Amino acid sequence: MPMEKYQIFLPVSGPSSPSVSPSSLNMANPLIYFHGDSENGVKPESRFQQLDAKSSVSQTSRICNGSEFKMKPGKRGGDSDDFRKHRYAFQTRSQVDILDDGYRWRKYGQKTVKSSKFPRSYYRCTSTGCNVKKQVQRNSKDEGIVVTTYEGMHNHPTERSSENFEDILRQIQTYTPF
DNA sequence: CGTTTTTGACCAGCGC
DNA sequence: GCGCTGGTCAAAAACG
Repeated sequence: MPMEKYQIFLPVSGPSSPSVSPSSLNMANPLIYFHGDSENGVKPESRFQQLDAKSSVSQTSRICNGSEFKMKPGKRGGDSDDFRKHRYAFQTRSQVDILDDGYRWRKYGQKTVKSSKFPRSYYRCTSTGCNVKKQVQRNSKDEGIVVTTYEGMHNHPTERSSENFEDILRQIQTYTPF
């Protein structure tokens, strides 16, 4: 709970991912847009390999070029966002699973996935009308690595100042080879 | 007492 | 069609 230091380990690399579906990875380099505050709009975009385990794309959406997502209309929960979503992922080396990125998240699920011996946690942004989700899962091969996958775009400003996340973004852009 | 977490159930997509 | 896997719901517990 005290402020931790996060060290960006790597952008998520596709080929080294354990299970990737070759059919959905036809696009080589999807564009992932980073966003900081809602005021300044998007950060300079960074290109990452999509975190694209076949399991993660199976549900309601299919990856198209430019990280465009298609949503399924009839869902039981009723909150159906049929706007295109953005998804990006990065890995951090941290001892805690929960990174303070300036937003408030409500945990709504946890599942054990087959690819990893550590469970995967599902979070949703608590702000009303903002349906940004994220998944947090720990790498089974290296316990110190936490894989965080964001999905969606915030349409509201951060509640707290997030110096940590700014640092994270800076480091990501520094380490990005593109 | 309001908010968040926990946890099993439920549901949908995919492969067989 | 059936079973497996992963994502979400929701009720109760836990938390501050």
